[in-house]
Amino acid sequence: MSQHRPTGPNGRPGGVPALPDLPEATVARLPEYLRALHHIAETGNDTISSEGLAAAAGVNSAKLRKDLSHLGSYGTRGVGYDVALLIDQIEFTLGLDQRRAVALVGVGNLGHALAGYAGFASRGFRIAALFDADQARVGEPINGLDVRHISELAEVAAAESIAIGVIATPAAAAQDVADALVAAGVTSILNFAPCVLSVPEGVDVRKVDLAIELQILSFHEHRKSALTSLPGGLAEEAVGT
Amino acid sequence: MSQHRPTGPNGRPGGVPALPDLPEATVARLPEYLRALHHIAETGNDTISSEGLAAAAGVNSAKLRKDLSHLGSYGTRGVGYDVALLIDQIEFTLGLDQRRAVALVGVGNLGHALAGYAGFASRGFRIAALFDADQARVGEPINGLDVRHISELAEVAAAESIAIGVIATPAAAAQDVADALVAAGVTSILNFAPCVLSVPEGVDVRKVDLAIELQILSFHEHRKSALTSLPGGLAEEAVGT
DNA sequence: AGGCGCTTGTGAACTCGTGCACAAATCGCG
DNA sequence: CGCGATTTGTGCACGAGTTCACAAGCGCCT
Ligand SMILES: NC(=O)c1ccc[n+]([C@@H]2O[C@H](COP(=O)([O-])OP(=O)(O)OC[C@H]3O[C@@H](n4cnc5c(N)ncnc54)[C@H](O)[C@@H]3O)[C@@H](O)[C@H]2O)c1
Ligand SMILES: NC(=O)c1ccc[n+]([C@@H]2O[C@H](COP(=O)([O-])OP(=O)(O)OC[C@H]3O[C@@H](n4cnc5c(N)ncnc54)[C@H](O)[C@@H]3O)[C@@H](O)[C@H]2O)c1
Repeated sequence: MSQHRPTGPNGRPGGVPALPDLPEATVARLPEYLRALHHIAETGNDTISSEGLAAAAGVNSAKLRKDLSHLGSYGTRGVGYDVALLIDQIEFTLGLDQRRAVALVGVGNLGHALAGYAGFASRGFRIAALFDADQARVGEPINGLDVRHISELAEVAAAESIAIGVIATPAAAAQDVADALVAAGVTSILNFAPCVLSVPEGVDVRKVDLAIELQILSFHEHRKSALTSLPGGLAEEAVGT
Repeated sequence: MSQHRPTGPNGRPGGVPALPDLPEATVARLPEYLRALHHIAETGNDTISSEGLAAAAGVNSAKLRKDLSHLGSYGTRGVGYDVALLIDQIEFTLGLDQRRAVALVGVGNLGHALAGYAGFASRGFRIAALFDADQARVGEPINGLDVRHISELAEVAAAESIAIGVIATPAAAAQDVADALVAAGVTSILNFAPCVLSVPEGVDVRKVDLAIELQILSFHEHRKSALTSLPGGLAEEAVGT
């Protein structure tokens, strides 16, 4: 699946991987398209129109077409997109043609839930190791993996070619953990701790902060309840993410 | 700017809630500023410059000043911002002056972690009720709250004035749960299930999808590893969130 | 073979967000 | 009391992202 472009009318030339330099906003939506496409594939459809896929992914169809056009021309006018082909293309673009190994650091409340999460495996990732600083947790088996001590991180990361790390420790420990991850060769970090991480250039960080999401919702609640006292009962749908 | 309230130097004008119609991007950053400010307040500082706060929140100082200017003029030139005052202003803007009640639906793997999460309470929210469809879970006490059956949702939501709902059920159940939440008067939903929700106008939905975050990181990994084969070893810091 | 309806791919206008750069404001000090 | 050091607030230009609208392309039906 990774590599089926024989230099067709739009296929990329010879051995060049062709990095189309996608807009960041497009990259952020590709996973949504991918999820929708898998869902559509399961229902037996083998082609889908931009309108249909856009609806399934919850976006505007023009935006979807423009996004997909950045990957190349994989649709057929008058027909739509070939579902299987498009899945392959998006997976290739996202680098999901190889199953990526992930290290999870901090096996507490949240870490346990993440470690047991099936959606990891089904969407292209493999939890390759669990780490914690608490000796009481080291050795505990979770979902077929034993928790290891954080001091083993560098060794294990190298052995398992881990390039992605997930931080689920308290905020106070997060920067230290990030430093350790970077030192171990990790170049992408997903941070659940509510704090800002500083990392060297070349390392990507994304964060997930539950409280921020709730506070954004709170803002809109605040706004809505203020609006109800005014005449024009305006309202908007789905807040941007 | 939109609305320079004439009353007091900082106090809000009499009665009028003053909705300055903040840019969505600004709203999304206010919680980060708030977190940084609380952190700064704990260290004993009572004023902070835009430069300092920007660094603590991980943003550009010009952006921070522009964001804050939308709330009104709460800084002092030559000095900086009064930390306590700014905290109050941001909390007011986000509607955190009242502690908002949240319903959590789906007390499984992830739901348990969320229910036990202290960051909820410390950042302006109160988990008012836990719901599940599984009778085996109903009655289970978690963190001082008993899990209730989903059929009680409407009743409890009304009694506790719940306007925000969190969905932590499997994706297959998420739309049904969303419908039930909306029917119970909830107007803001935070969705952890990997699926698109359709809700009536006036209801806000935000989603958190772990796999999407990882896939975005994967894309950048893919890109980075492709770049290493080329001469110009470009790299970028912190991927946008 | 040719025309017709459908759908993609994209140019162009527009909106939104960012960041520079600087004037205006404030404080502290001599 | 005025001056210089400092920091805010913002006008402006630029870039990113979104949406419209439509020509180009494709398959099907006659
Ligand atoms: N629980 C949630 O639902 C939730 C939701 C959103 C965000 N978070 C955030 O996720 C993080 C974890 O939350 P939690 O509820 O799981 O906390 P927790 O205290 O239950 O777990 C933290 C774990 O990290 C380990 N740890 C501490 N320091 C470490 C270090 N230096 N190296 C390795 N491991 C270390 C601890 O031993 C513990 O097992 C926190 O930052 C929290 O704010 C949690
Ligand atoms: N576990 C994770 O770390 C994680 C991470 C990201 C996303 N998610 C997503 O969060 C959701 C929950 O994950 P989980 O691991 O906790 O799953 P889970 O199966 O452990 O828990 C789901 C819970 O929802 C309950 N439920 C099912 N249908 C319901 C209904 N109609 N009304 C009320 N409750 C209902 C079930 O009884 C169960 O207790 C899933 O959509 C998953 O994809 C989980």
